[in-house]
Amino acid sequence: MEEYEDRSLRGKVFEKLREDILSGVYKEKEELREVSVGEELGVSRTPVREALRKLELEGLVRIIPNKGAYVTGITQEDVRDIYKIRSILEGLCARWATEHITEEQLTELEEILLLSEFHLKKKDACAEQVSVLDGRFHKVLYEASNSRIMEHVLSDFHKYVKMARRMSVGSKNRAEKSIQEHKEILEAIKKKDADMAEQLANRHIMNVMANLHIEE
Amino acid sequence: MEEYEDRSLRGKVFEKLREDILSGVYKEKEELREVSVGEELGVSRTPVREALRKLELEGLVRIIPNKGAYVTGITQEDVRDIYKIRSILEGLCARWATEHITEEQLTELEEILLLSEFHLKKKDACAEQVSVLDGRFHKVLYEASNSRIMEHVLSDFHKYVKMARRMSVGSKNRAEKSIQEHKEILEAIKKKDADMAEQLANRHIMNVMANLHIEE
DNA sequence: TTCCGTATCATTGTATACAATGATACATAT
DNA sequence: ATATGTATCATTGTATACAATGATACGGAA
Repeated sequence: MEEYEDRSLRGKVFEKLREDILSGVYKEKEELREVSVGEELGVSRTPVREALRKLELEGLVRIIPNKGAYVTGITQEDVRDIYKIRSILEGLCARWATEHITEEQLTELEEILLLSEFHLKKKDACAEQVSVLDGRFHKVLYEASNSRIMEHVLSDFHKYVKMARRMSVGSKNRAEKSIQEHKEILEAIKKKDADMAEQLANRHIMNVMANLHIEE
Repeated sequence: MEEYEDRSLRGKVFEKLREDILSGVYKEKEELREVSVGEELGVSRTPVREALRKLELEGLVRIIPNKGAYVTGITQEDVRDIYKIRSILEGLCARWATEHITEEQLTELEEILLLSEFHLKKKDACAEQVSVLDGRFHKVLYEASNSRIMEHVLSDFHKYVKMARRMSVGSKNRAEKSIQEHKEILEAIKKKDADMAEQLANRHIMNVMANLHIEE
């Protein structure tokens, strides 16, 4: 059963490598040789190369042509900046969403909130579920913005942020407040109050950041 | 001399493909087969694959696993959204730059402005030169923000924007105003007036967009 | 000893070979 | 006629072979 476990990475080298870099398996400045990484993951150079090239585009790896690939990593300052930028963009996104959201999307958001509260109230391990629902809430907002670009940029940021969150404490207290904030954003959108929606979404992300205990 | 011209694309497949997509050589929804594209550019599948994977990350190509790569292209709406988002981020960037800029960078900006005015006043073809200097001005601002993330995001947007600009008229009139706006931004930064710098940079990008004759 | 040139090697860049997957067309059964 | 199963093929996914490049170590000359 474990016999072909190493094969499970086929097609997922990129994701695996990114996770390893963000979680610190590979240290800053470390050189990533195509062969050794390939052996590590049980694949040949080709998939590794593709992954490294993509990671370069994401800024996690620096590639010097004909020389090598080096881990860039992501610093505390990076995370802070990502949140600052993201808070502004989530605000703009909420504004656009207010202007373009469909009935279906409104219903979806309400469903997500309903489920969130349900899982929050449950005694047993809800952290994962709540986190997934949080992601879905934001994803629907991105789509509702009706902007391929906005969706793309924010989704990118979200990926980093998910990693950063793993390290942080997903305090139940914060989760409750977060859902409350989501509800308020949705209310503003339903009232077609774009200014309010923008401001609430903006502050929401700043609050999330504050909870990570990152210096302003 | 032209004998090895086809070889000139080695190592630049990614850039070439992006340019071809953005300039319309490959039409929306068109399937990009690795072999045919490779033959077109005189390279094998491997570099083409890498390029396609990277273009997917940039959102210019949609890859369906085990099926194919399809041109996504960039619409008028995308360009409009990019400018809107960029204007906000350039504003924030100018704010951060006000707080972190070094003496060397200030000097560099002044030099760029000096050169810009010089080339603008010259009779003969200055469009290219002025455009390059415009790019350098913004690049220095990105660096001055002291944020790897900000630099990364704005540089990405800038790439798209450069393409969009090619299609637009680089009117001499606009170039003059643009340089004037740059000067005002620099003045605000020198006075350490972050609010003013942010507002000016924000409006500057909106003005650039307006000049492209794109609907709000 | 120090500097420089050269040979060797490790690593990346590219091409090609092979495997896996999905699409298509055709034959057959109902 | 339609639906379904199967064979074939085109295309992608992966591995490997070969080419080009840069780093290193060694040896000889000043």
